[in-house]
Formats: sequence, structure tokens, C-alpha cells
Amino acid sequence: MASDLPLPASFLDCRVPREFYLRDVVEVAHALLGSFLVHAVAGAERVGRIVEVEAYLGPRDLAAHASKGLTPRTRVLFGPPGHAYVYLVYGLHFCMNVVAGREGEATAVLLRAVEPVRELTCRGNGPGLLCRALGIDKRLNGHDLVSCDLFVAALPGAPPGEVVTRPRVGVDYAGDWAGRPLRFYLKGSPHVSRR
DNA sequence: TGCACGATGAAC
DNA sequence: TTCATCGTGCAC
Repeated sequence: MASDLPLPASFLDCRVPREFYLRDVVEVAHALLGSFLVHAVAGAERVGRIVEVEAYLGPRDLAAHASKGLTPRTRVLFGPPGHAYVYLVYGLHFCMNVVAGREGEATAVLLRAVEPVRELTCRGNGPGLLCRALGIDKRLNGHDLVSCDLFVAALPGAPPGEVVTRPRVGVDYAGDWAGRPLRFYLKGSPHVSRR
């Protein structure tokens, strides 16, 4: 791993609390970089270190799903923070967001890439691959992240490293919002998605 | 009820 | 650059 800290036998003790998500979405996006996404499957912890994220700023953000308003699909986005918003893109791949901010703000962080740490089935450089690697699909939509089977963990004192800021990927349709610098990734990580 | 189009990934 | 593949939102 990029930061060769000793890893715990189980990441559950390092799980972040609800308050972690109850902050400004850009702040949460930065806090997620360098932390760990954990999915416990059949007794095994699948773990990836988050190296790339994007922030989506709610209904006013034309690139965000929340800009469609409250619909059956965006229900989870408008709900309480610390929950997973998982959806199908292009009929093929799943993407996972973390709901952030206050309930009703519908702000969220898209998890775009992880560095494989433990028990991953493939590489995780890209939002679709990330979900595939960790075994995340639509069934986890709305799942509480303050739980024992899908959660974010942060090691105390883990140095996140230098962060690169760029426009978000694949949102050219969003007008003025397309160019906003809301994509963040760890500089030099070979596990970020390309483009 | 139908239709256009994705917050992608992989192949050509 | 093209294509796979299907849920969603919106037009009609």
C-alpha cells in the first residue's frame, strides 16, 4: 500500500461514526481519501483504500442525480447521511455514493477508485470496477454505513498525502457544473481511474 | 406506453 | 471510437 501502516485484523474497530458524514460534502470527500471501504462478505472483509472521489452538491448541481428532485431513484440521496446510494449505470455497472451533509440536502460523494487492500476480486480503478471488486450491487442501495457489513474505516494518524483537484468525469451535459473542480484523488496513485 | 440517454469499461 | 445493456425520467 502507498502508506505502509500496519493494518488491523479487522477494520470494524476503526469504523467512522455517523458524525463523519454530517459535514459539508466537499469536506467529507476529502476525509474519505485515504480511508478504507469495507464490505464483509461471508465472514471475509473485502477492503479497498479510497484514492479517488467526486462530490455532488445536491439539487442545484446539474451533474447530480439529485437535480431531478425527489424521485423513487433519488430517495436515498434525500435521506439521512451515512447511507449508501447505489445505482446501475449504462445497464451494466454499479456506482456507489456516500450520502453526506444534513438530511434533505441530497449531497453525496461518488466513490471512484480504491487501491486493493484485502480480499478484492479485481482491481478497483473506476466506480464500476470498485463496486465489482467489493461485491457491491443494488441490494446495498440505502444501506446504513454505520453497520457491521458495509462501512468506512479510518486509521488514526494515516497520512492522506497530496490531493489533486480536477473537474468531474463524464458530466459534460451539466453545463456550468461540468467544469467545477469537484473530483479529488491522491496524487501519484496508480489506482485512480484514467481520463 | 414509448423512447433517448446515461456519474462505465473493454475491445477494436 | 464503438458497443454492451437496462433503469429512469420525461415526452406524447
